[in-house]
Amino acid sequence: MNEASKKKSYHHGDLRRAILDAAEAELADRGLDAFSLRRVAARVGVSHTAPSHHFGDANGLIAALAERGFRRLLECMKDRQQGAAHTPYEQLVASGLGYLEFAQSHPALFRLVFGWQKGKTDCDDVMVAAEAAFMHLARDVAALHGAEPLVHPGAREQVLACWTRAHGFAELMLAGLVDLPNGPDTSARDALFRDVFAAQFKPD
Amino acid sequence: MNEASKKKSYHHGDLRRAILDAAEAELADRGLDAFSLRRVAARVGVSHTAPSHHFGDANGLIAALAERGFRRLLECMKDRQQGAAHTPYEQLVASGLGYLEFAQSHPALFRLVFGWQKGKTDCDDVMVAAEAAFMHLARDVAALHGAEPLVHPGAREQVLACWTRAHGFAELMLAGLVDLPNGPDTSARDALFRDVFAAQFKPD
DNA sequence: GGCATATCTTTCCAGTGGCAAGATAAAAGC
DNA sequence: GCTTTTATCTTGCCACTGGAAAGATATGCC
Repeated sequence: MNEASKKKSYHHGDLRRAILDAAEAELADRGLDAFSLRRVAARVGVSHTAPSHHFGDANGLIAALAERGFRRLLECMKDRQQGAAHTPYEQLVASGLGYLEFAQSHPALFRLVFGWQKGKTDCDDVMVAAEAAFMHLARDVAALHGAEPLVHPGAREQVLACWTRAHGFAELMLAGLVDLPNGPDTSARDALFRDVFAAQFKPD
Repeated sequence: MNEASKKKSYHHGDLRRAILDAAEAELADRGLDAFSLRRVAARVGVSHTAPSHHFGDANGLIAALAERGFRRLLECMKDRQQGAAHTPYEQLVASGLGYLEFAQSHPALFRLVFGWQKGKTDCDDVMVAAEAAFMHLARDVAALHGAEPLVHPGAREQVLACWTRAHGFAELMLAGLVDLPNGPDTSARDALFRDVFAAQFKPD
């Protein structure tokens, strides 16, 4: 199916991907609240019930977006790590910074990914993608300890500690509760995250 | 206006509060996605446009719920602190545990509170309530250092470090990404949070 | 060619939030 | 007391939403 025949053809040929792309764009443009199946379908130039065949219902489309979002999140983390020093700690911090970068450049998608309620539809694919992101973090933490991921005592707590810090920072940032200069310069954000990540509280 | 005449009376008398209560109950029952002005109004036994006079539009009602949510969150933190040891660190941890307790017992309200986008409507009241919760945390952190809140160097980072940990934990927990036994027993959750909160990563 | 299947459209429906106009009660002026 | 103003709530309408049902069209298989 070539480009020219797309509009004439009754069958789209790659509608699933086209709808996912349109949904992601629509999400970025108008946010999750204003998200509408009909708008997405119109964007592709297709009837509003066309998506149902590929995604079941609206929840199915959301779930597919969530799965995609998890994968993009993982990519963001990896990208940031490539430009970072190759020490275990710097790699771990870079993961967190990639996490923030994803949240800030795709806020609506980020919220969809984690706002998505487990148990609504079949979430197997989503959970697989989530697990992949989790395991990536687990490996980073393990590298810091020079141990196998998730086997040495306290590993789970360490991974969660890392994840919760990055995630909490990202959420509060998106909620507008972290005072940061808004603009293309993200150095203040990154510096603040480094401090917040490393901060510790001594028990009395 | 007594209880008996409520149904007969054309004017409700305390509709604003009644709608807020109904909205909160509806939120807890059916979640944010299925939230509907008409359902809330029906719950109170009033026409679906009645709320608009008190809250402007649906966003106004959401904002009012968010403000209430912030106050409830603060109450949860304070409640938990009352039952905790009166050392600065234990008080700080108790704040975090109260945070988790609120998130878990009012998941939809918790998400609404932080999912609520700054800038949609006039958010002054909401931001005041948010600030109050933030300042509470700031005082707890300051007590740990024996210093004035938000003046000693690094105070902002310390407060944020505390907040992001509690918030990140809460969000991941609600997303079903933290493996915890589900049931009335919250001791596992609390213990895990203690470890996660105290965990530290040493730079190389 | 002919049949089965996958894909997409059309047509309907109940439900949603907001607007405008009207109804009713309470308060204020005299 | 009586009228007028104001606050509060209702009714009726509108455009929009997601889903179900049934029909149309293309594709693949024989």
